[in-house]
Amino acid sequence: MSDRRKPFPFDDFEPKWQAVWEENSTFRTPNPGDADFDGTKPKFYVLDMFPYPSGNGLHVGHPEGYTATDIIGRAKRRQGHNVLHPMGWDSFGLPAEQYAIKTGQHPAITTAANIATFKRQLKSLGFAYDWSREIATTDPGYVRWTQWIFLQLYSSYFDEETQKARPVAELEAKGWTREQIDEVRLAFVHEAPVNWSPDLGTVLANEEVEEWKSKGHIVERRPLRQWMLRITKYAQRLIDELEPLDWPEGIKLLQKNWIGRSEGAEVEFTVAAVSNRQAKVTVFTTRPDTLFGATYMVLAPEHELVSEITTAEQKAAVEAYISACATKSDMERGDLNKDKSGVFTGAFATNPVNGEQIPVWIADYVMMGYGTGAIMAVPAHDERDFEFAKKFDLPILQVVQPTNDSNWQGYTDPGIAVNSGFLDGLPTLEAKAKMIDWLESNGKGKRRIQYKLRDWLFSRQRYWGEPFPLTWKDGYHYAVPDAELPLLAPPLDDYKPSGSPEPLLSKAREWVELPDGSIRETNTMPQWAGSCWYYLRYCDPSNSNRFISKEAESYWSGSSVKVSSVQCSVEEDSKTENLKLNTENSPTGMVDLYVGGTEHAVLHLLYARFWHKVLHDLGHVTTKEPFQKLVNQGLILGEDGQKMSKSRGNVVNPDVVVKEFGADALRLYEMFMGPLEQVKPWQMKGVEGVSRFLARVWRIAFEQDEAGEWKSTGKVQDVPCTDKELLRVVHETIKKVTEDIAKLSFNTAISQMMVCTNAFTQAEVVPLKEFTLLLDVLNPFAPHLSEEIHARLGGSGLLSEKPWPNYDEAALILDEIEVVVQVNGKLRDKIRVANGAAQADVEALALASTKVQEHTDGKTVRKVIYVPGKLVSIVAN
RNA sequence: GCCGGAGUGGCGAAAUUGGUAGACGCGCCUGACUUAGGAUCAGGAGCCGCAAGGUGUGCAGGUUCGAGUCCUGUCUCCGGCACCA
Repeated sequence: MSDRRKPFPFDDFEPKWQAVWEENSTFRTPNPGDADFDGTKPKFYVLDMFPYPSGNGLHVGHPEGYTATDIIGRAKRRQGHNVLHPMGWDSFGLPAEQYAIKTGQHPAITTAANIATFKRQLKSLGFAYDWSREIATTDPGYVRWTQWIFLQLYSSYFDEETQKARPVAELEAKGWTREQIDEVRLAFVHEAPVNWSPDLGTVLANEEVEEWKSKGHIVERRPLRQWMLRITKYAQRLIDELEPLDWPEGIKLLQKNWIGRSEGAEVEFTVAAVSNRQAKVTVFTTRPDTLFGATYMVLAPEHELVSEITTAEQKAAVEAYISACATKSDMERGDLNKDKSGVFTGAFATNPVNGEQIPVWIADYVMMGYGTGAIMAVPAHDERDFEFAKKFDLPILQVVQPTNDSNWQGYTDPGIAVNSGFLDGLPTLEAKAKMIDWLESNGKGKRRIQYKLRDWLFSRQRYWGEPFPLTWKDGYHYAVPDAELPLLAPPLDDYKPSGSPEPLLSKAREWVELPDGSIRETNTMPQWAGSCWYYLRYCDPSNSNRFISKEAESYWSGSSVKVSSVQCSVEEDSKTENLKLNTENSPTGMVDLYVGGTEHAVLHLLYARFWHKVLHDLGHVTTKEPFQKLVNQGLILGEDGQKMSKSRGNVVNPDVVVKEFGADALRLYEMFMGPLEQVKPWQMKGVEGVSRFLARVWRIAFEQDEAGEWKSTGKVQDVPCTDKELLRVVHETIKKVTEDIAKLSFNTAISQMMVCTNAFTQAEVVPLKEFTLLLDVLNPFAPHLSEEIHARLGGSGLLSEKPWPNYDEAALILDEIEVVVQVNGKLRDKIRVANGAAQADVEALALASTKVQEHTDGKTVRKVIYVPGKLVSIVAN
């Protein structure tokens, strides 16, 4: 392939146009306050999930989403929008640090080199990013504000009444003590069993454990003091405020399930403790209606009351069981799904509703992290309790009558209460309500909503992350003053983890120990911190006074536009009220379109929403949600239909594709493969196909002479288009491409441009005006090629800056149309009629068709259905 | 197990409110130009059949003049969650 002739000289003009765009700052987006800012234009904020700049460089999955957003951004810009389409780097992260451990080289050096590679590769694809807004989460100017936002969380609490974050200063003013305030901060210290990885030298969030385990790292449970973020306070809002967002329903559901809301009740049981005291054990249940059927109780092995209630006879067995569980991770506990294990504590609890004495067991199928870490077991109507009861021969008592003929044993669906005293005869839903009322009025329990979502474990013991801007003195923590931010980590001689949970930064004694005797917090933030708010920083990337200016925030949120549109439409007072309410509750995502992979469906997208809501509550941002519309691009598989991976050897390097076929061909192929959201395999032959298409467009205008120079074909001429059919195809193409871009249906837009190109190829003469219209709509897809042809044909200015064309409605109308004729539902003939022909004429023509008559012969025509311009359906028998 | 998504040619895929199934591209076949063709251009093709014709959107039913599209049941594949009480 060394000297293979290029089908068109992309290797020559692609770098050329990239340089032209860069020199002219073609894609620079002015901000409010800039001299060239035009506030009358609507804003459009289109965002890519920024990459982690790994040492491997770009893979073909990256340009899939990036090309999609680039096409939309380029089209929107030409349609008169101020388009914000930025790019940056999620540049903290473990690989750079792992490399530092091996080589002793500071991670910043590796990171900078990787960013340079990514940037070169992205630029080679001609993306219309505003590179003046480039950010990296590792930049000191960025870290500063990540730390500032953390301090906002640290100095806030969640006000239950308004369901909003408020500054803790308000509590101080009310006379709260330091200890009380530390209990409610959104960022707080907590000692809890965490996922500790000795070989990574850090703890991990629950959500991250799987990922690192699959990479062969060890993760174990151990109790440690850690910084947590109180995301659970936002559980309900994170569910409710998801509703109006324009996200795929599947992703919304994934988040809802992750948050995992359940309605139920807590019920208090009394347990006789060894010391003859009465211990209270609270359980959470979603089925308070089955309380009469609770035949035993189970505590999590880690439950605080276990040692207190265990009898002397059972002590040894209980302790053995607990220590066996401690060595098991959550995962292993889950793996043993089917095989239940547990030990009797020797204690008995009193069922509050009927005074029955029920045995108290401990078992690892009850987890400490959810609900109260204790359950009432109703084996008749819960699968897990049922299995456990069978295994340990515990009583199974029916309290729900199935509504169908299923066996009541293990029946978990709603039914009718039986053997349940005052609940007897009530359907499950009503029985639940009645039982909760009874519990509340008797002081034995209360209504409760429980979420699966846990608070976010926010500290890491790594080096390559944002240090917490906090100091400690006399057992209290203090915020580092804003003026001292960013607080950067000092370089270390040695980045190796110690194997103990002591953070790496504690090695830097001089940095840790402050003159006044206080010491620095040595934990660092997880990689998520930087990606939680980067979309805000793009709006005002170099502001050194605020994380985002009020003006930039307001403009890029679309707030200014919304206010004026409301004012225009207000007429009556009552309406004003409604409109205000609607504005308050209206979809309020800041980013108009966010494109990225599904792997971030819960983590990044949940964390970013949480931070955004805190910033919103504190008055720093006007929108409630960060991302209005979300689209997940589908994974690109290798040519073998398998996930791309080095070990399989099926990875496609975009650099190779660009070298051989050009950036436009790569862009076009990625969009032509199929729907954006779909998982689809790579086919190099397909790249060749779209490359051929681009070459056909090129060859309409140019051909190669003997010397290999590209010369005009003379086919494109500045003459009026006399071919009505050709004109129709061109305008159809403008219409379809415009609509398809808006629908993100890029593959069909491309196929229409292929149809149009084929029509031009077959034409004797190609009118310049119409050919330029094709280039116009091809431009966002293949910006280099379209720009080059446009320039060579004498077009003025940059095509990338030209207003988007409109199609001519009149050109779409056909003189004659084809109408399909069906007899008894089967296609029998096609007839050509004048466009707009009267129904009676078309029907008569259809009935007169010989092919139709062959099938109606000897039958009576019962009915004739006419779909204007489409078909005639004849019913005959 | 639970929750999502998807099943259409040899392959990637198209198909307004139900209205010509397979657009567009890959691969394949034929022809033209050519020393050559892995370039380009013109044409062909779902499947069965020489043809007329029949048949066809995972499978089985249903509604309808008409179903890839709507309804009922069922199978398979992919993704996520997974003892959440």
